[in-house]
Amino acid sequence: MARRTKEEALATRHKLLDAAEYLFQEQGVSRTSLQDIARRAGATRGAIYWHFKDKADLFNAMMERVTLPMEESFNPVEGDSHAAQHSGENALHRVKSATVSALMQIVNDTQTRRVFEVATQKVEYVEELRAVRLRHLAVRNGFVSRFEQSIQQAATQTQKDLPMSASVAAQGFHALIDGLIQNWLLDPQAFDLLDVGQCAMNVYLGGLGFAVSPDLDKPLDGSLGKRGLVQRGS
Amino acid sequence: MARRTKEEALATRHKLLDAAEYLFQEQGVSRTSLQDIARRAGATRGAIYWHFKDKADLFNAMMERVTLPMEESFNPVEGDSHAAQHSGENALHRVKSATVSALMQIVNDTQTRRVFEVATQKVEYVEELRAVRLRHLAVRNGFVSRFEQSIQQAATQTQKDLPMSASVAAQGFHALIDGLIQNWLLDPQAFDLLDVGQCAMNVYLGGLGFAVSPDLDKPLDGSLGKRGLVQRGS
DNA sequence: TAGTTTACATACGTTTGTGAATGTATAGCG
DNA sequence: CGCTATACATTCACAAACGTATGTAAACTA
Repeated sequence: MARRTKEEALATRHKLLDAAEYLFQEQGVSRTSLQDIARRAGATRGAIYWHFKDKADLFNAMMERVTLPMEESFNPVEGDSHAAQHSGENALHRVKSATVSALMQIVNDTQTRRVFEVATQKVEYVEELRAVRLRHLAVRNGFVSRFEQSIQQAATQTQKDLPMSASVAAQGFHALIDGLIQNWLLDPQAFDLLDVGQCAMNVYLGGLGFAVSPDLDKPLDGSLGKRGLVQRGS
Repeated sequence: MARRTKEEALATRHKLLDAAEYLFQEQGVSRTSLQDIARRAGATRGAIYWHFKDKADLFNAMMERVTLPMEESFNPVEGDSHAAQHSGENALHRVKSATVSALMQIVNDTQTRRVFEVATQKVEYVEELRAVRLRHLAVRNGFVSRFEQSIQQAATQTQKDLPMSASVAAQGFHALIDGLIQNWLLDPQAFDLLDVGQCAMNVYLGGLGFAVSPDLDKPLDGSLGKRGLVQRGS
C-alpha cells in the first residue's frame, strides 16, 4: 500500500495503541492477538511489526503513553527550588493535593482508567514483561521516597515525633492509596474513590500525628479540572 | 494405563494442582499449557481432563485449595455466640490478631505466597475466570463487612465518635492491608510485611480515634505457629 | 526526475495448544 | 469371578498465532 506522510504514520501508531488499550481491557493481553489489534485499528499486522518490535514492546509503549505524563505531574516543580522547602504542614498538603489529583484522573479520565485496569487485572507479569515490572517498581519507589521526604519534613517542621520511621510511614501511606485504587478498579460501584480516598488519607495522616486540615476540597492551582480531563496535554 | 485406587487418584490430583501452582507462578497462567502441567506432575493431559473440565476449572480448584481454609479462619468462632459480643476494644484486637495471622501466613507459608502471587500478578481476570473474580469480590466484601462491624462495635463501646461512617473506615482499612500485601508480593525485599503491617494498622486505627494497645506481639491463642505452617490441617 | 527510503500489506511456514475420540488395564462390586 | 465404571494414556484433527520474507506505491531527497 501507499506510503503515508509522517503525521499519518503517527496517527496509525496512535490508532494501534488505542486498539490495544481497548482490546487488552476487554480480553486480556495474552488472549488478544496482534491480528485483533491490527483489525480494530483498521490496519494489518505488518503495521504493528513496523512500529513495534513485538507485543511486549507495544504493551510498553501503551503504558508509557499514559504513565509518563502522570509521573511528571508528581515530580517537584522544577525551576523554583526555594518554593519546595518553604513548607511544613504545607509539604503534606502538597502530597494530599497531588494524590487527590491522581484519584480524580483515574475516576474521570477513561483512558487512564482503562490502562490502569489493564495493568492491574489484565496482564501477567512474566519474564517477557520484566522491563514493565522494573519500571513499575522504580515508579513506586519514587513515590514512596517523595512521601517519606514530605512526612519527614512535616514532622520536623511541626516538631512532632513520628510514632515510627518516616520510611515505614511512607510505605503504609503508599499501600493505602494503591490498595484503594486497585480495589476501586475491581468494583467501581463498591465505594466512591475520591470520598473514601480523602477520608482514609486524613485518618492515616491523623494517626501519624498530623491534624487534619479543614480546607479539604480546595482544588489546588494548576491541576486538573473537574471533569473531562484533556486527553493528552495539547 | 492401569486404573488407580482412590487414594492414588487423589494424590495425582494434588500433584497436578501443585504443578499448576509452581508453573503458573513461573510462567504465568496463559503461557502454561496443560501439557506443561501434566509433564511436571508426571502425568499426561488425559489425567487433567479427567479431574478438571478445563484450565479455568483447574485454576479455580488451585485457588480454593488455599483460600477456602483461609476464609474460614476469618469467620467468627461458631459455637460460642456470646463470646463474640462481649467486646469493645476487644473487637479491634481480634481484627488485628486475625490480620497479623494472615500476614504471617503469607510471609511464612510458601504455598500461600505462591498462590497469592499468581492471583495478583500471574493471571488475567477475563470473562473465562469470571467466577474467580466474583468470589474474590464476595470474599472482599465479607472482610470489609466484618471490619465494619468490629469498628462500629469498638466505637459504641468506647463511646467515641468516628470521624466518618464505619463503612468508609472499613473500606480504608481493607485497602491498607490489601495494598500492603500486594506491594510486598511485588518486591518482598522492599520492606518487612509484618513490621510495616502492624505499624500501619496502628496508625490507621489510631487515626480513627482508637488508642494503640501496648500488647502488640501477643501471638494470640489457637493461631499459627512461627514457621512451617502445616500445609493443609493434616 | 530518478533513486531511495518509508510505511505499510500480503503471503508463507512453522510451532503450539486444544478438545475430542479412542484405547486399556485394573479396582471395586455383586 | 465376571462385569462395569474408573483413571488415566495416546492419537488425531484443527485452528491460531507468531515471525519473517517479500511485495509495493507513494513520499522524500539529491
